[in-house]
Amino acid sequence: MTVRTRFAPSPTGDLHIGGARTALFCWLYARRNGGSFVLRIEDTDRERSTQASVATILEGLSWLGLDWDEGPIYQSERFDRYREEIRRLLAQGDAYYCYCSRERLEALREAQRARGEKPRYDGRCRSGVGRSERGDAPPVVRFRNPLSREVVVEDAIKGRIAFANAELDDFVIARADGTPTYNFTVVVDDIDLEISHVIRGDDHVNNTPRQINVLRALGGTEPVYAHVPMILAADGRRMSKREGAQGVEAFRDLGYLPDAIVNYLARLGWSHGDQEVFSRDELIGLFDIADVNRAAAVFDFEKLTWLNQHYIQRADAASLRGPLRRELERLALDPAEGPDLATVIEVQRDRARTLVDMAAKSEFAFRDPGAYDEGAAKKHLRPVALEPLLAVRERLAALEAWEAEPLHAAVAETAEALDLKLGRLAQPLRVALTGTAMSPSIEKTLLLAGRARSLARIDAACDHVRRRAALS
RNA sequence: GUCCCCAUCGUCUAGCCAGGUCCAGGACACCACCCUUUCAAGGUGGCGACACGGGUUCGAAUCCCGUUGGGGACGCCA
Repeated sequence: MTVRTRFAPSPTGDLHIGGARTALFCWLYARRNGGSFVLRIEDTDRERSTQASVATILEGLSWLGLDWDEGPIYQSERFDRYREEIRRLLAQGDAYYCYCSRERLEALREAQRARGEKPRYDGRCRSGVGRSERGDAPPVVRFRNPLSREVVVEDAIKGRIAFANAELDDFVIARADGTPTYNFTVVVDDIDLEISHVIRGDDHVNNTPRQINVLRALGGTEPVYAHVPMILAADGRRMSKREGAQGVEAFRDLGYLPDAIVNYLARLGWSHGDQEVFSRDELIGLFDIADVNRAAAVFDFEKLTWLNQHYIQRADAASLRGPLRRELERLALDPAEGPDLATVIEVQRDRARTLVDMAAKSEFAFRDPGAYDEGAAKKHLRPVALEPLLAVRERLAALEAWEAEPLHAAVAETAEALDLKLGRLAQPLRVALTGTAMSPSIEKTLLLAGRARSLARIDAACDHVRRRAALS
C-alpha cells in the first residue's frame, strides 16, 4: 500500500505546537515509508479562515523543515465537488433536508442536558416532514446516520474503539447557505486524495465513527486511523494561550532552534528506548506510529530548553549566524558594530540556552554597558582594584595582537606581577568590560569587546573607582 | 450529565502486547561534590514512581474487573 498522510489545519490562527507535532508525525510516517505528505487547508468556514493564518502555518511548517509533497489544497476551492457528493447522498437517501429552526434545536439540547442525556438531534426531519416550521428559510442537509449496530475503529495508536450508532445523531453536512461542514469535507477529501493514514489529534476520536459512516455511504475505502494524544500545559490542562508560547513562531522568537523543537516534539509521546537525541534522519529511520504513546503528555519547557542548548552547542556556526543576527537586531544592536558573529557563537555556545539568551549575553560586544550592576560594582570596583586595573590596561594597550592567547597572558602576567590571585584582577576587569560579574572567560570577554572598547571601559572603571574613593 | 480515551519518579519516558532477569532503567528539573578567573559547560553522586481496591497465577508494573483521578467529544467550528 502506498502511504499517503495529510496534515489538515484550519487557518484560524497560528501553527499551534500540538498541530506542529501532528504534522511532524504525519511527515515522519510518510518519509519513513516512502510515501507522500499532503497539506490541506480546511477553510470551509469562510467567516473564520484568514489568508494571514494560512501564511503563518506554511511558514511555520517550512521553518520546522516539514516539507509537503502535495498541496496546499484549499477546501474552499472544492465546493463544487462537495456539492456534487451531497447531491449524491441526497439522491441515495443517505442524507435529507432539515428544516428545524435553530431555536428549536437549542431548546432541544437544553432539555436533553437537563434530563442528563447527551445533546443530539432528534431526527424530526428524518422522515421528510416538518418543513413548515422554518417557513421559507433554506434547509440544512443532514446525514442519515445508521440507527443500530456499532462502528469499530481499529486505531493504530489507541487500539480498538467501538461506538454504538445509537449514540450518534444525524449531523449537518451542509449549512443553510449550501457550504459543506467539516465532518463531510474531510471524508470526501480523504477519499479523493487517497489518504492511507489519517494521523490527527485525539480530539477527533469522536468524529471518527461519523466519518466512517459517511465514508461507507460514499463507497470509500477506510484509511488507517491514528489518533495522537493531546499536549497538555504544565497545569495538566490543554495548552492554551495563557500558558505562553503555543504557536511555533512564538518559539522561534523565544530563541529555539527548529531541530530542537522537532526532536522535542518527536520525543513527546514517542520514544525509542532510552535515546533522547535524534537527528532528522534517525527519526525518519526509526519512527513508527504504532510506537506512539496512548496517554496525553505535558509540555516541558525545561526539557525543550535543554535540547535547544544541546543543538546550539553542536550546530554548525554558519547555520546559527542568521538566527543570531536576527536576535541581536531585536535587541536594537548593530551586528556590524562588533566582532564577527562566528566568534561570538564559538565563545557563547556553551553558555547560551537559547539564541535570545546568546544575544543578550553578548550585548557587551556590540554596545557599551549602561550603569554597572550595583552588586557587582560594589564588590569588585573598589579602591584596591585601581592599581591592578591600571596595570593590566598598560599591558593590554601594549599588545600587538588582540587575540585570546596574548590577552590571557597579559592578564595572567599582570596578576602574577602584582602577586594577586587571578580572580582579584579578572573580576574587576569583567565588571569594567561588561557591567556585570558574569561573562565568558576574561580573555574571551576582552576579545569580544575589542581593543578600543576594552581600554575605554577600563578607563571608565578607573574613574568610577576614583570617584568612589573620593566619596568615602 | 452522556459517550470515548488515558493512568510508572515533579515532567518526558523504558519495561507492559509474548507475567519471573524490575526491592523498576534513562532523560529533564532539583540537591551535593569535583573542575574553575565569574557565569556557564563538563564530570561524579543523590533525591524521586508502578493511583487505589479486588481477582487470575507458584509469581503481576505487566493479564481481568471495579473505584478514583485526569483528558476529550457532545455546533449550521474544525
